[in-house]
Formats: sequence, structure tokens, C-alpha cells
Amino acid sequence: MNLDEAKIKYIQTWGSLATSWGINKTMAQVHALLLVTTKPLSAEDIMDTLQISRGNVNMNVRALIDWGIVTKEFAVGERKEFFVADKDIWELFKQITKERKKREIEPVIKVLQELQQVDDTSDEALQFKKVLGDLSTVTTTVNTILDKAIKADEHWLLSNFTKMVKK
Amino acid sequence: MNLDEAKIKYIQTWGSLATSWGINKTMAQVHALLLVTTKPLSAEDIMDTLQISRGNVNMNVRALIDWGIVTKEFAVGERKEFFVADKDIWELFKQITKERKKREIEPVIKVLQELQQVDDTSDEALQFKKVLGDLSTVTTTVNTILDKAIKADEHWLLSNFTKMVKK
DNA sequence: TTTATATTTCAATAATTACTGAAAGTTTAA
DNA sequence: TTAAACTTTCAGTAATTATTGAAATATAAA
Repeated sequence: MNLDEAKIKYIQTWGSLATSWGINKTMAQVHALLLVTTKPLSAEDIMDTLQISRGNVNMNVRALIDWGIVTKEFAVGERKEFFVADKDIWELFKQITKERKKREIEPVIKVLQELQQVDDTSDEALQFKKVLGDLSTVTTTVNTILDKAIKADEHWLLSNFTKMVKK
Repeated sequence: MNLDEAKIKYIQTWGSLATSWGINKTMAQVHALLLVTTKPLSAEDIMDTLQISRGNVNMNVRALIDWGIVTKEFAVGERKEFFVADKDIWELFKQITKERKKREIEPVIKVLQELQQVDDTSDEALQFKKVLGDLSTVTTTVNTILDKAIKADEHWLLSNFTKMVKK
């Protein structure tokens, strides 16, 4: 397998993985492309390489910037915008974790707490509240762990985990 | 808010959350319903409560059983099948983690390793391999952590994490 | 200004994914 | 056996989500 084939396969793989994670295919592909490209790319470069429309590139690049994992750059003597992906993968992981936590986990914790306010003391209601409480506990635990991961650095996290698990 | 309203809201919330996690809405709703219902439910019970078709119930209940988070039960004197969700939420979390890891993370690790085999020593290729290597490291780290989480029990994990983070 | 170059928006459309309902298949009891 | 009770399958359709492409908007140089 040569380099270009490998790059294409990598972009495809990343894209199809993304769909099972609720991220759209193109967004993942654009990011994958920027990640393995050394020089900043313009909207046109991305359009040509991935064979997608201008509008599509614009929307997805915006989303990536919004997620904080891609940045805009300007080249001297050029009016176009160029885009680059942060090459630090651990940073990428933390950024994604942070976003998803904010968008998905935190709202759930909120709703679960709200629902605890049911004004009913029947056995059925108690059972329901028990389930809600359990869901809250697990969700909060996960949330705490993710918080730590976001603050941690890669080697620290891994080495501590290994240590912790060995004993 | 009374009990039934709260249950409906909870089922809806869970369903809409699920869609951003690549799980389909109905599957999440069926699971949510089984989770807050004390007695086992038949396919018809689910159809009536969620206002969905027989085929839909069947497909999604099958998927839940396949994920190991719902089980079939039989009632004496009845021919129908009844379904129950495991009420242990930590167990649920571990089961879901296990499935997703198997279906999503492991295949990615495999592809990333495969792609490292590019037969090229140019600077560009080295840069590409660097990115692949970094992705592998982070993915493998996450995979290891999830492995531990799957084996751990709730308090153990949380308390160790807290301890680890404090020092 | 005006013109040229770029970016953004969004209605129309395509692609994907989920759902229905009825027919086919299966199981159990008589 | 046969019939009734129930489950599964899947082609057709509906609903959702993503993409295009061209018009509107913005920005910078002439």
C-alpha cells in the first residue's frame, strides 16, 4: 500500500467510524484530511480532495472550528482562508471529550435531577426515583472521570491508571 | 409533575439523547420504558405504550437482547414472551461500554495498525505515520481504561480515581 | 465608488436511516 | 394433524439528516 492509498483509507475509516458516534461523515473526513496534511488547506483544496461542495465544506469547517479542533489561518498575499487541524492528538481527545460532555452529559444530569421532583410516594414512584437516582449516580461518576481526563496529561493519566490497576 | 408525566418525559429525554450517541430513538425508548416498569412487558404492552408497530418492537427488543441489557421471560400459563431490563445501572453502563468498545474502538485500532505498514520513507509519509501512531496511542489508552472500567465495580473505580487525582 | 474575490446561507434535493404492516414462519395445545 | 397464538422478516414507505449549488452577503484591492 502506498502513501496516498493509505491516506484515503484512513480518511474513509475515520469517516465511517464517526457516523456511529453521531458525528457526520464529512465533518470527520475534513478533520482527518487536515490532520494528515502538513500545509494549511483552503476551502477549494478540501472541495477538490474530498469531492464535496463549497457549502458542505463551509458548514463542516465551521463546525470543526466551533469544536475547537481546527483553526483558521491566513497566508501572506492571499485573500483566502486556510485551515489547519491541531496535530496534538491528546489535545484533540480532550477537546472532543469536553464538547460532548457539555452537550450531552450535562443536560442529562439536569433532566434527571428535575425528574426527581415527582410529587408521589407510591411504591411505583419510589421505584422510579430509585432508577433515576442510580442513573444520576453513574452519569455523575462518568462526568467526574471525564473532568479529570480533560485536565490530565496523557502520560500522567496512563501511568497512573496502569499503576492503579496493577496493585 | 405527576408520576406518569415524569415517566413520559424521562422516556422522551432518553430517546433524544440516544440519537446523538448513534443509538436509535426507539431502541432507547423501549429500554427506558422497561427500566422504569416493575413488571415484565409483552410486545403488545410496548406497542401500546410507545405507539409503535409490532415489527419495530420486535427489531429493537432483539437489539437490546443482543446488547445484553434486556432479557426475555416467560409467565406461567402464557404463551407470550415478556421482557425485562436489568435494573442494575452500573451493570448497564459496563455492558454498553463493552459492546461499543468491541464494535467501534477495536476495529479502529486494527485499521490504524494496518495503515502503519505504508512502504514509504519520505518526510510526508513519516508525518502521516506519526499522526497514525499518536492516534493509536490515544485510542489504545482509552481502550485500556474502558477495559478496566468494565471489570471494576462502581465504588472501586470512583474511589480510586478520586485518590489518584488528589495526590 | 466599482470590481473582483471569498464566504455564508438556505431552499431544493439526495442519501440515509427508521418504521410499518402484512405475509411467512414458528411454536404449542388440542 | 389442524388451528390458534405468537414471532419474525422484509419490501414499501415515511421521516430524518446531509449535501448541493446558486443567490445573497461580505471583504479587500483597484
